[in-house]
Amino acid sequence: MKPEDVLDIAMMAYWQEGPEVSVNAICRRSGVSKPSLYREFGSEDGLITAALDQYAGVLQSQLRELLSSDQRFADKLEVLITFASEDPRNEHGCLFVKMRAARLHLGPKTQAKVAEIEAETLGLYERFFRESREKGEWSGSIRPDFAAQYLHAQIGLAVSQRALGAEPAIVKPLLAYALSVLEDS
Amino acid sequence: MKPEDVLDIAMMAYWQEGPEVSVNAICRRSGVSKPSLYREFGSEDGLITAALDQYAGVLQSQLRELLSSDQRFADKLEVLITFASEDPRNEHGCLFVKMRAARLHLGPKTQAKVAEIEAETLGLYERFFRESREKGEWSGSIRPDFAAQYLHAQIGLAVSQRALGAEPAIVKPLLAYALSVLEDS
DNA sequence: TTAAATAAATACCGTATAGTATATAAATGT
DNA sequence: ACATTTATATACTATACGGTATTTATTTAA
Repeated sequence: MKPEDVLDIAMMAYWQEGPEVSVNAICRRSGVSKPSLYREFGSEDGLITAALDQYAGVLQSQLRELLSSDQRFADKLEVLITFASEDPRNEHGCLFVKMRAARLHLGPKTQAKVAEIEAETLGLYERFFRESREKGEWSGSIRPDFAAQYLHAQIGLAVSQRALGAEPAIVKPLLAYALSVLEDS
Repeated sequence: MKPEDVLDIAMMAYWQEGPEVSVNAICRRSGVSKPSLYREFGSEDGLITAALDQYAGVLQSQLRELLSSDQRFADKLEVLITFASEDPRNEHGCLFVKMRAARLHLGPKTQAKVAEIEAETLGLYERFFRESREKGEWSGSIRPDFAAQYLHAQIGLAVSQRALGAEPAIVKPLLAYALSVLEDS
């Protein structure tokens, strides 16, 4: 197995089973020796950080693409709702949300990466609300930064519920109900 | 140190630091020997279950008391919002929420206890909404069981945010905003 | 006061962890 | 073809885990 596959295997393992998956297990599954892994990532903290970075990179680019598309405000919200509650890739939750929840037990690099991703994501959401208001597509009376925090929290809640085994048919109406306050106000 | 203190020490440790606190650490802190602890609780699973049961017992009785009081619907909601977002006891989150999030890594007794607490709590909330509607204090158009799930999820979200270090001044308006859909509809 | 029963504490088991030093194989330069 | 360097893999630390067998101390009974 190739060294470039190690990151993918580690990411999937952390994603589906949480960050308590051991380095030994990742070496075993990827067929890469422990010294090779440590030569490439330096430490468990480095490996987890790299896995989280790769995960967030894909997700953030998709989010950026959606939010900057020419769809209308309500349609973008609908896409987000469907993604969080129905996308099969979120069947076992979100790697970022899991890392954030366990961050006190993780290394300093991982903690810094979590904070970085959090700030970037909130920035994307805030700009989304600001621009939607300027375009007249969103008439909400709350501040864009508050709306961003709210949206971020509710999406995180939805993927957490899926990680706990809740069905999309349960999660989706709950998330839609929570986000309904954003539209009519 | 007395054996009856072990449960309290274990409960506080799990509450503040999560269920990955080791049996060894709890023995060390409580001054109780490992064989004594195993004679009383049988296993780590038994100890965690007992700690969770004690925690939930206190919380559920308080919740029952509040929901069956003679306060009005909106006032009860306000008490719940303040409790989840401002009570110093929730400064490091909620033991039940932490156990539920980590339940895949916990023993069978603990998993069963988590499911039991979840069902009981949802039942309390559902009755709260049903009776409030009958009394004419709640005019929401959604079903009581859906409202119960929503309220339960939002309160869990709020205490999770506090466990992540969010300030009450941030958590409270977010929770109030989320629960505002319950009132005016 | 001595003997039997009961409790608790020390010391241990097998296993797994993160991380590394040493030995082995492969590839490169000459 | 041989010598030197580079990368890999095996084998090993030291530590901590959940759980228990054996020994020690304490209490009860006679």
